[in-house]
Amino acid sequence: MLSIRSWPETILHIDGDAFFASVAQAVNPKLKGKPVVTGHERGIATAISYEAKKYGITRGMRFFEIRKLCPECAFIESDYELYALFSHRMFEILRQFSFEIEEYSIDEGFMGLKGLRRPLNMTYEEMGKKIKDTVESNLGITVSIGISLTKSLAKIASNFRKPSGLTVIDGRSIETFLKQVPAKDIWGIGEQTSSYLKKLNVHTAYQFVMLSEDFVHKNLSKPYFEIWQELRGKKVFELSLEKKTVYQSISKTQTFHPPTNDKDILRARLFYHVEEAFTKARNFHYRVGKLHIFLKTQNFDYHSIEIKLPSMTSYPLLIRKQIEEGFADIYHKGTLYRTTGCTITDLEQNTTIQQTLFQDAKLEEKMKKIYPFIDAKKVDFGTSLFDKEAMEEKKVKIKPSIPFFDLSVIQT
DNA sequence: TCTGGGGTCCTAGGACCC
DNA sequence: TCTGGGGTCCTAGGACCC
Repeated sequence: MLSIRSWPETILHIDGDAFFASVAQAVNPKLKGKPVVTGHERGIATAISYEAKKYGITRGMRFFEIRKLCPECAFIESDYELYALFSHRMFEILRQFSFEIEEYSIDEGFMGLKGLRRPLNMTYEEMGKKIKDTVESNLGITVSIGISLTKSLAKIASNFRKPSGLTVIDGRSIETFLKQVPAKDIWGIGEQTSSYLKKLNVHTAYQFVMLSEDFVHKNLSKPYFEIWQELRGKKVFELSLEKKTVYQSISKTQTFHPPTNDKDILRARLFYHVEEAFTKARNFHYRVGKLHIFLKTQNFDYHSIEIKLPSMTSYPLLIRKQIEEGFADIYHKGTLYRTTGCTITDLEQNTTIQQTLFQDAKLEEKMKKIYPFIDAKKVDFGTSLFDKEAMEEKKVKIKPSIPFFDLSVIQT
């Protein structure tokens, strides 16, 4: 038996229902009430409207399968700027109630409600209803809301009734509620762990929280102990109120359709990813210590290499040679690759005093002058080291990538 | 479920040091 | 030459999330 007060803490979780598809319906009345799937540009389903879910369409399903299941289904291209706009509006509405808000993802957020009952003169349930109604009437999409004592409980609650659900779980209702929740629906417990739990005869969230602390420590790792505590009403996960500006890593990847074994294309793509990753790093004032580049084969094998940069830098031009060599290492002639990608890690926020140990400190200085123009897209680096015509012949559109032009261009 | 793209955190095990 | 115990750092890989 858990004995917990009704509201030691109060966290609200809000979740847009089939968010991308709902936004598409909100801006195009012709799509209202009709099956809609987004992700057309990639040929696979990204978001599926509730009307389309009825036909058995699931995430990742491909175009022709969707057509088979539901010929009248509207299959539309993603519009991330539009989604971001709706997301922004949703969080603006939340801010009318409280500033204690975590923007967890584009369509999900957490909110601290503790202490608002008196000033707003409402119960938590009334607050949830008010927020839900305001978002739905203003944006023309539906959202599901869960309110409980911790993030983990609020998250399960919002997922409990969908779409357009409102579920409130106070401290005294936790046990009854968790009996209705399969262990696999717990936030943070995925396929591996839920099948492991099954072997331990744990099938529901209730059975999970009834395990002894000792048992959880002995049989599961730290994240699961934290979830265990959260579901027992003890707050472990704090809201993170800051906008995301801190990164442990930045990555860029892209999958080809169809897969390719063309060395030039793969290399060009990889360099482009590196440029993009570093551009993002510069936007957040990071210098980079390590670069990981990889090629993924058709059987999902990774050919990868880690490149330790000679010194922290934000300018990939300076490590072009290392990338070139790294690529030569991981590329196997004749192998078909489906994906290229890179991840940069060992990120360090720039300080005002920039000490660089780079052998060529002057070059680094030049980069500092050149790259702002590149980032502002004021310079057109249309030429690549590769033969443009050959590229066109291959009917592959590759954006020009900065590392391909000659370093001598920027000699001042 | 024959499979996008972008992230986070944790653990085990090896290398190295005292 | 053999022996013991403990700490730290790094890397690879797993699991999970939207």
